[in-house]
Amino acid sequence: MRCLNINNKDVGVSKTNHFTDQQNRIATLAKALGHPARVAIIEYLLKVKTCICNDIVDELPLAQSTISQHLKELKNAGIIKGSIEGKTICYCLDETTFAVLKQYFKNIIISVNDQKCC
Amino acid sequence: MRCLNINNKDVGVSKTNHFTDQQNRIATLAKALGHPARVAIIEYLLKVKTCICNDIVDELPLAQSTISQHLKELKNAGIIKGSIEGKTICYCLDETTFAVLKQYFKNIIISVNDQKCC
DNA sequence: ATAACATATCGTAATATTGCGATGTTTAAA
DNA sequence: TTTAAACATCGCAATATTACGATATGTTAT
Repeated sequence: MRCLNINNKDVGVSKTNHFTDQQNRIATLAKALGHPARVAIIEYLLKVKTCICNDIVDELPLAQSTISQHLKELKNAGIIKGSIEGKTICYCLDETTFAVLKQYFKNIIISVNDQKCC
Repeated sequence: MRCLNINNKDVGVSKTNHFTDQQNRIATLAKALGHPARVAIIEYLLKVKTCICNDIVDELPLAQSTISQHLKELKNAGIIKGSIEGKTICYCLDETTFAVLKQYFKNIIISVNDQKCC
C-alpha cells in the first residue's frame, strides 16, 4: 500500500539540498563507511595489496549479491575504484578520497583544540 | 501488519556480530557522520567555539525535534558530549573520537600507498 | 505559582538500507 | 559452442532512518 503525503511534510527525506556541497560530500563518504561489512571490505582491500575482487565473498559472512551491493555503494561514493581485468574485476581503494577524509578530520582536530568547554 | 520471517533469513539486519570491534566502532562513527545535517551540526559546533546548544535550530532547516534526534545520535556514537548548563545543554565535540578517526584514515593512507594497482 | 524557554520523547508516516535467492550478463576455458 | 566462473541486477521482505507535530519535562525568571 502506498499513501499520499497530504500535508506536504518532508517525512523520511534527507534535505540534502539545504546543506553545502562539502557537507553532503563528507556525509556521503561517511555513510558509505557506515556499515561494518563495508569497513571490512576496505580493510580486506588494504590487506591484499594486489586488490583482488570477489574472494571477499569467502572472507565475509555475506552472500555474493550482498557483497556486490556493498561494493557498488563504495564505488558510488568514490571510496573504491574498479576496473575490468579479464573475467574478474579489480577493485581497489581510491587514495584521493581517503586523503580528503584524513584532511577533514585533521582540520577538525586543529579547530577543536581551541574549544573552551565541557 | 507484521510478518514472520519463516525462512530464518537475516533479512534487513546488519550482522554486526560477524565483524571485529574495531570495524563496528569505525562503522558506528562513520554512520553517525553519514548525514549532512549531522555534519552541519558538527561544523556549527566547531565554529561557535563556546559550544552553545540549540541555536542550531535556527541554523538548520529542520524542526527542533529532528535536531534533538540528530544530537542524540551524535552523542550515542560518542562524537559529541553534552553537559547540563542550567536551562540549556552544552554540547561539544569529543576530541578523542576525532583523533580516532584521523588516525584511522592516516593509517589507511600509509598502507594504500603500497598498492600496485588500478 | 505561573509563564516561558530549552530540550527530550513519542507516535506516525514515509523513504532508505540490508539481506537473500534467483536470474542475467559477460568472459574464458573446454 | 557449450560450460563454468565472476559478477551485477532484480524482486522481495524486513528493519532502520528521517522527519514532523504534539506533548512531556525540567529550569529559570516573574
